[in-house]
Amino acid sequence: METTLTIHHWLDLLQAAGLRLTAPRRAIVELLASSQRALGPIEVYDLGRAEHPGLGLVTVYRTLEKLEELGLIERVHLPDGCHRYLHTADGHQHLLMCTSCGLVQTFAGDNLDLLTGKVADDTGFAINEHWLQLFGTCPDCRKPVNAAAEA
Amino acid sequence: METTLTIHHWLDLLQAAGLRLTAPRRAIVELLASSQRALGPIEVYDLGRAEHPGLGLVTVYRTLEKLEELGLIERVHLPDGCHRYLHTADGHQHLLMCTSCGLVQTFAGDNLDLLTGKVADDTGFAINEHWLQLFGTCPDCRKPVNAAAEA
DNA sequence: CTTGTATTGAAAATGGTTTTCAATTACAAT
DNA sequence: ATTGTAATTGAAAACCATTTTCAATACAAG
Repeated sequence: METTLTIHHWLDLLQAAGLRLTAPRRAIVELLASSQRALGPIEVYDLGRAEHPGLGLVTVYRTLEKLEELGLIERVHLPDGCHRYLHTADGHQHLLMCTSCGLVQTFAGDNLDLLTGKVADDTGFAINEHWLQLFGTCPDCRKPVNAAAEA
Repeated sequence: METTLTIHHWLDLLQAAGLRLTAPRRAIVELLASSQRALGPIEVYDLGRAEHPGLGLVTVYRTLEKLEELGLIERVHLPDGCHRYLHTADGHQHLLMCTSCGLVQTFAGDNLDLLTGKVADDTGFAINEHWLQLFGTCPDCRKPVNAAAEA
């Protein structure tokens, strides 16, 4: 399990950035560094309170902001307009996310640099970001639906 | 200019759906059917008031909802979490959007059906939506920046 | 023209996010 | 270990986008 390593690494980076190591931050870092799901602020808040009962939602927002600035987590967008946070993958990855539970898998897709370059040439746009994301329902979240359909 | 045709088409569809043709709706339809930019609710509101001064923001939201239900416009998401509305393209198109002014261009990219099918097989996800979007700054919006850089 | 219902806009409510602020806490310097 | 100080915290208030409520209005059928 490399999760513990990741957590320590994140805590080190927080300290290196001049931030203090506090109980609320530890709780939030533990959650996000180890989760395979993209979590929304409220989820982080609820889950975090299990670890650190006094945790405030305001602190969640502030910590998410810091972690995002440090590049440790990134915002992922959902079709309904909500967004959640996910520990940043190594390099740029394309995402497949379960719209029900937030489970995320990365996949190797086409390299978009060629396409991006061509589109930039064709249009005169300065392109600085791209999304290739798939959305669906993960196997676990499909089960209840299947079970209900069988009833 | 096929814009006028589009507007009439949209108004016909609204009527066919049992909705009444009102001045506020006309104003909003005229805007969205003819704009090459993705517009946010406030933009629709401001621009719409030029046409129909009494227009209320509530009506904008309600009309956007109706037009989206009818499939005439679609929501496009931006990196910062905002979203705007754009008249739906024929078939599924990949988008290139200017994050500054909302100008949208579609481009022919890879057909994602193959990739989607493969990822679905590999992961067991039921995939029901995908995004391939590029973001950047359009030529017009780049000009002021260039000019400022030269000064 | 009259009538019934969809639609409208203002105001209030809502939900997510940010700001304010006094109290607390981490951590460096003693 | 103790202290000083600035960062951090959580509660409450503020904020902004969006939704709901509701009485007044306007479309469209008869």
